[in-house]
Amino acid sequence: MIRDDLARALAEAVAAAAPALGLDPADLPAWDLTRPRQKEHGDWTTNLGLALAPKAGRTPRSVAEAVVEHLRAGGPGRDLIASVEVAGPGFINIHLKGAWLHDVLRAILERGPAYGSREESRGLRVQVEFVSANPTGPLHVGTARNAVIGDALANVLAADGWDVEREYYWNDTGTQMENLGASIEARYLQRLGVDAPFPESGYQGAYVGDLAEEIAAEAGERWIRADPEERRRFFLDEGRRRMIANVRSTLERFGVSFDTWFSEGSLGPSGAIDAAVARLRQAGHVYEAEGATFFRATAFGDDKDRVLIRSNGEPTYFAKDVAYLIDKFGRDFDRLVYVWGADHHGAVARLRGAAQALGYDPSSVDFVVYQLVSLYRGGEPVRMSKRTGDVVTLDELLDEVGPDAARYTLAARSSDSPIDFDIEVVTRQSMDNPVFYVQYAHARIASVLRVAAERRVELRSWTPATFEELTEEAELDLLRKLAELPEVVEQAAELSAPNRIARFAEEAATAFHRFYTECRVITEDDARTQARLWLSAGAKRALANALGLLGVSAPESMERLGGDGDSAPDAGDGPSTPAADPGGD
RNA sequence: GCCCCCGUAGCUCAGCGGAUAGAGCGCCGGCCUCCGGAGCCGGGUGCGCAGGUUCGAGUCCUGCCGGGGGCACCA
Repeated sequence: MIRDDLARALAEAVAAAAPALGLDPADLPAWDLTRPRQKEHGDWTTNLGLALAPKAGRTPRSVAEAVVEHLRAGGPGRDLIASVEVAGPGFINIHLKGAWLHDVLRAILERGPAYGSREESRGLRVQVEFVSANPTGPLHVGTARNAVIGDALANVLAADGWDVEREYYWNDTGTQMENLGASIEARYLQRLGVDAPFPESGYQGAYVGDLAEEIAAEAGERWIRADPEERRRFFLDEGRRRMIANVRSTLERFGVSFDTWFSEGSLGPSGAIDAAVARLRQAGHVYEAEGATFFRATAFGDDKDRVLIRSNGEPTYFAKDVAYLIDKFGRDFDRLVYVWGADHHGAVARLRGAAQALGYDPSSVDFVVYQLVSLYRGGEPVRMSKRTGDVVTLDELLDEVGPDAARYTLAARSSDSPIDFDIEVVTRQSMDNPVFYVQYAHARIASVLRVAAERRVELRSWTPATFEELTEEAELDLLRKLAELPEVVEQAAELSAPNRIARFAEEAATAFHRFYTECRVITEDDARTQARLWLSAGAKRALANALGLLGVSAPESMERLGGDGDSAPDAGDGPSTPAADPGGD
């Protein structure tokens, strides 16, 4: 990448200038090489003059001048530089030769679906565990945000060279599952005319009745007079089995897949929980009090010590978490990522503490904590009550808004920002909803390429000389924007912030629209037509790659909106071309 | 009370310590003989308040105010 070449050239110039500046080349303050906000400040800018000045005991500008002199003297990597100047308080602004932008297009076309990704693997494994909703009910919007963040982050990490594994953890044992089983059992009996009491804290949702209905249809009345213990067991197992299937089918529909489905039930029988407690005890961080077993979490920055084994002998959820953590580390990951809703953030400190107590490197465990989602419809809050089962399920949401709009809306915002998800707004195909703006840009490009083909404008294979036609400001601005994708991916991975990809996609779409408005693609000028067609193809590729990272489709065409643009034709049946399909172009 | 997140334009939000803080929506005015007008161009002194660190703070630290979430031998 060009940035690396520049950084190297600058580092060499700094090293060369160091003696004269009275600096030790082996002990220099850190400096940055970034893209300036203002185009006039060049293609790249560095603050090294400002950064090194205090240590050199000279003014930032004079330090910058000294380094620039060595930079101008030449050396490897300098052939890209058109001009260098010291500006403002001491920045070094670097203007590159126009050719570098042509190289960007070349890189996009050569790398295709891989453009934006690192060329070399890091050789490191990361596990992203996400969703992990209890199989006691259907997925809802909150878990949808988790699914989108986790999935997009996994994509981004993969693009950043990590070997990624996606995992879903089923909380498929314990009182909540028994509760679900008992709830279905009661509904089953009631459905068949038996006067059965509904559990005190049972699940009221309609899906419980639906499951009971299904089971009744298949098994008939034979469980009415069955042995109570056997019947309890049956409904527990059936409930678990069917809810897991339900959740998996919703995720599939949402375009989210996992490499590993990890059952909590597999921890207990293997003795992993006892082993986990024993390991913490061995490390000296466990004590008994009031009949329970505690982890000294306060020794690791938590508010209070945490119970591992309750006084009734049952392990807590936390104990299982620790056992699961040990299991994960046992699988040789270099890094673990947890995607948790803000309602769980309180559990971060204890789990990180446990990791530390067990001797693991706590910095290899990342928690992506996202703020919660509130549902609205036309500005009115949609009431959600777990108790009454009055929730909007993810399936229902997908029926209304479709996966693309839902995914984009949930992925585009910073995880630190709460989301008011207004079904009406997200369904509307307008700029309230940028997903259509970006998809439209992609479809528009596809259309141009189609028109070119229809008019028998042959798109010939390019050579570097093809791109020399690209000299208009709008063309170069588009290329400048497209050039950012690799850096954006890198940042998104580093900061666990996949929303940056959405931001890029919108900016790239804008840059294309501007280019399209100002530059006619298909003209009588053959050389120019070739260059602009290839530029369009490159923009299409970059947009598709960005959308693909978000798990949003990049349509070849979209339904035209009629007349006044107010009619919003069925969003659910929108574009369905899978963006991630690497086959294209 | 303690912990976490947030407070940026009328609204929704983006901005990993850098120069003149951006985008969409809404509002006003322009732009189609021609490749998709779901588009483009123009119109803008807004970083909650007060201190501090720094050559430089929307960004880091402290306090305050306001909003959301969490503080179980629940999952």
